[in-house]
Amino acid sequence: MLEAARAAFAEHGAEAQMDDIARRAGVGVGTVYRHFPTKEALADALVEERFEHKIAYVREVLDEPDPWRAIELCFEHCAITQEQDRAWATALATMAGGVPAGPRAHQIDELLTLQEQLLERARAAGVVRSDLAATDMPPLYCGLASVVLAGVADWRRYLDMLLDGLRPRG
Amino acid sequence: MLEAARAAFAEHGAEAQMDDIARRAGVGVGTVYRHFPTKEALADALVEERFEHKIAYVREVLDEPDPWRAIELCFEHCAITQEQDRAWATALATMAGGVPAGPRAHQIDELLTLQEQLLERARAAGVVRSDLAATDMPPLYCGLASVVLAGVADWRRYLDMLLDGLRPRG
DNA sequence: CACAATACGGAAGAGGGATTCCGCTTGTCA
DNA sequence: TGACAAGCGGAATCCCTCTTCCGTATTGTG
Repeated sequence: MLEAARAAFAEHGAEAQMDDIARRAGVGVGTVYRHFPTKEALADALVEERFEHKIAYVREVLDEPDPWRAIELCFEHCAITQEQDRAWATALATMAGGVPAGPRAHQIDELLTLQEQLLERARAAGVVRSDLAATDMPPLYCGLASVVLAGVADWRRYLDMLLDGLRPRG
Repeated sequence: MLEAARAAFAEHGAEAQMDDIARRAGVGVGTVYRHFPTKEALADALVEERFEHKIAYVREVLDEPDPWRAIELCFEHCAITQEQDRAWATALATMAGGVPAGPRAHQIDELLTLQEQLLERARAAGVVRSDLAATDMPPLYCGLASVVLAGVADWRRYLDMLLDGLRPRG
């Protein structure tokens, strides 16, 4: 059933319909509601899952020896996952305002901490502008998310320019 | 009445409600429908208006002697107008995929042509990377739009990095 | 095997908002 | 002044999707 929900939300974002999810899962809507009190709770569980994966990925990327490459990988990975999941992309496109609601707050904090580590390495190596902070990241992910959502097939081109803007000044 | 619709769509984006628009205009919903067949048509008329303004603005900016400053102004102006109008921001955040629907297509073409002129000057002056094309612009506007929509108060910081990415390589 | 207890399906209910429709008002002309 | 037309307001209607609820099916137990 989670599988069905993932597929539906990935395809339609928040517009995914409970009936559709139930159908895909081969169960009745009532059954869906026995596991999740509301549609929002279901969607939220999936976003939480995505965040967890993202956190795990960033942790992994900390092992990448090249600090610049690590940052590149983070953004690329993000775009790829966004491309596969509209709900996830929407979540990222939306929550850049710095108002981390309830349960997501903890994950966002964790993500920011990890990003800070990534940036610290990069700043030390002089491969990014020295004033780049972890708090600069959410808007960047947000912009990328909406580009992907808008269906720009060549988002790598966009990402390329975006990343260029993170390089040291001069 | 257009005034009321502008205010409602600016504040709530596409979620603006017809009843609310009518109330703001001090008329009944029926009256709104006598001027516009559907809510969508009304929203569309306002977006068209915004595009018209944008086109006029870019024309104006072509007179700016500093080619780089001209580009900066374009983006800034865009962010400011997006900040004041959610529906407009959403429209821009959405239509970067290069599928310019019906009537908007003409305006988008015009905008792209103007952007190309802006870029031509800038490339000639060597103030932007030489491979920068007009078609690179929509995604940039799209990203900016979603950052503004997400409520990032300090979008200038984001814009600053974005613009940095347009500078010549090296 | 009979009886609970639990899980299920999906039709009905509820809520919200766009759109329609009709009686009323205002303005015009003979 | 009276008949008619055009414009209006806003209650009623329609539609869509989430959520609830209940009769039925399944599983577990003595």
